[in-house]
Amino acid sequence: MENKHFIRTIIENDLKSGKHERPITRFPPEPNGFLHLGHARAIIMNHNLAKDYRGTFNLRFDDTNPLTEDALFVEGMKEDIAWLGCHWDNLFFASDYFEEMYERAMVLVKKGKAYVCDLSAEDIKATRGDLTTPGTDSPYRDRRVEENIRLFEAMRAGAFEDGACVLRAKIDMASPNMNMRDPVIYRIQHSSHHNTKDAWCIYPMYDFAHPLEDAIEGITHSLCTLEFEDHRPIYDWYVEHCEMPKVPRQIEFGKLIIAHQVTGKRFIRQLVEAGVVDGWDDPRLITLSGLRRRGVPPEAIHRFVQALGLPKTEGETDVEMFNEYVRDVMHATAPRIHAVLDPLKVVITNYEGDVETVMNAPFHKDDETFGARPVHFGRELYIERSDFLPDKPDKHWKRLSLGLEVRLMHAYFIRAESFDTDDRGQVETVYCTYDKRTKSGSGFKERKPNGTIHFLEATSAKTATFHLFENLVDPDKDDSLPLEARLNPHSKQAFSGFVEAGVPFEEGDAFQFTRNGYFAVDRDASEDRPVFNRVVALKSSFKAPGRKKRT
RNA sequence: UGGGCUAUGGCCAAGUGGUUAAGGCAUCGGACUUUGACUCCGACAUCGGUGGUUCGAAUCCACCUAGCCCAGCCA
Repeated sequence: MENKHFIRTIIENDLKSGKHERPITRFPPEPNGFLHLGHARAIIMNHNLAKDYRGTFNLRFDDTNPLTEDALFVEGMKEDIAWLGCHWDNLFFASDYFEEMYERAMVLVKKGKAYVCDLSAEDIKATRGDLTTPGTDSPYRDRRVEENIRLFEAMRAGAFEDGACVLRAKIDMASPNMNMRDPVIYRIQHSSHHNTKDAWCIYPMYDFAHPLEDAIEGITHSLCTLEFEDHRPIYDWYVEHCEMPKVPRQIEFGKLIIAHQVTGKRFIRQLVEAGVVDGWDDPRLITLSGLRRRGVPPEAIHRFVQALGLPKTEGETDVEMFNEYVRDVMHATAPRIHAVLDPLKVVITNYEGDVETVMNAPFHKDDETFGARPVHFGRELYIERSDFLPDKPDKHWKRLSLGLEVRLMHAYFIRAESFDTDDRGQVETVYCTYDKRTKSGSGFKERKPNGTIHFLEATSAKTATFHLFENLVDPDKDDSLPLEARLNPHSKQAFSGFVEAGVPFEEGDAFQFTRNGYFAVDRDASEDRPVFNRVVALKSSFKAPGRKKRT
């Protein structure tokens, strides 16, 4: 169950005191990029808070800057949020409120709380002061109200060039909070907006627009991240002085940061352009679309986010914690089948006759509703190359070696007798004998095998491609190095191997390939050659021979 | 050096004056095992520091230290 975080407490108190009957929350992304796992916290929390207290959850695109926004991003974000299962009660755009925002700004102008300032951007910066020294008043600060009205109307009407002037709030140039030093309300920007096209040439700034958007929608609890904490005074100032009938409350929480992951837009764009990743939905990225393509179940994201709660601290969470929730969900939902990623041929020298069906093996040992599928056995098999070593390296080795017997899962015990190598000395074929009496399900107990490995009968196996992923960024490299110097060259590995035939593979279908991990069918798969992405590996306490560390 | 915020084990995170200081991840033992998986047992912190208030403090006060955010006509 989710931690009862401080925001729940606030909402419950507001409900109890009668301040609000129902909470109204919103997720307000700017449509200028992609959503990633970090955003999932905000999406899910806003969504669940509304749902749990029978309130309303709005999806609102905060599209107040036509220079960086695009309708394409709107569609992408809607798709990602819907995939997460966070269904919004209302879909809004900040740009739908442009007229009301303008009128509210005019209220400020008429009250003498805002003025048109002709200072250049550089001069505004120069007169703002800095962290320790107060700013100085603009020479335009005391313009008459009538003149401000006329000028602001002219701004809207397109009388001025970009940057010629701005509308500013008249607050306090000496405030220790930089946000209160006569912040800009409207800037002139002659450019086409994805939604309002050319209707406007002035656009409101975030600090002014956001509280009004919240107030207009009647948002009760406006959640945002910590860096907006010192914007709260300006948020409240605009709600009050613009005379908004409804008063939303801004509450800040900590961002969800996953250690050693790439989320920066510019950097991802570079990686895409350089061909390092396949796109914003590359399975190595923790963008929501990347996670979806990799095959991560949305349920895992929900559980992860809820386990973390909504703290006011900002830490870096280890991806392993996320991976554990992915395994958790897939453990329960993924059918088990066999796949050999890196095949090594095995010949059963004492096997005579045709391929046989050994048994019907369950798709899920703990849940018979998954059903079963036939397992084939024959003279030629494939096992995982890493499951054979000529000489048993140490007492922990639970796989195949010369003279040792292992169980082939759902089939027989086999004993390795000899092997061939190719001209490079690499093992080519392992010759084994099998013992008919050890058939799976027979209850044979006379000998204990040296472990259990998975396999595929050669003639019935289906060829397939497997993608294995590691962190895009090498976590062991010094964090002070630039990201490009920390890229992991092995972040994606492709294997050509085999998978059980007879199971249909459709895009997105997820499986556990026994002993190899959880995999999902990639969209690039074709009828005769499926492509699988490894969603997450199985946990393993296997210690590679000669090593102390687990791998 | 101005303002805002944060500080609980390797990583997250509960805890709001009296608890053996939850839980998850990771790690280390061990049991079980037709997945070295799962499951199951067990190990693993005195709460940034110092001083105070109190019968009693991670929880209250003071001071200190460390980290994060703020000087876009971005959001």
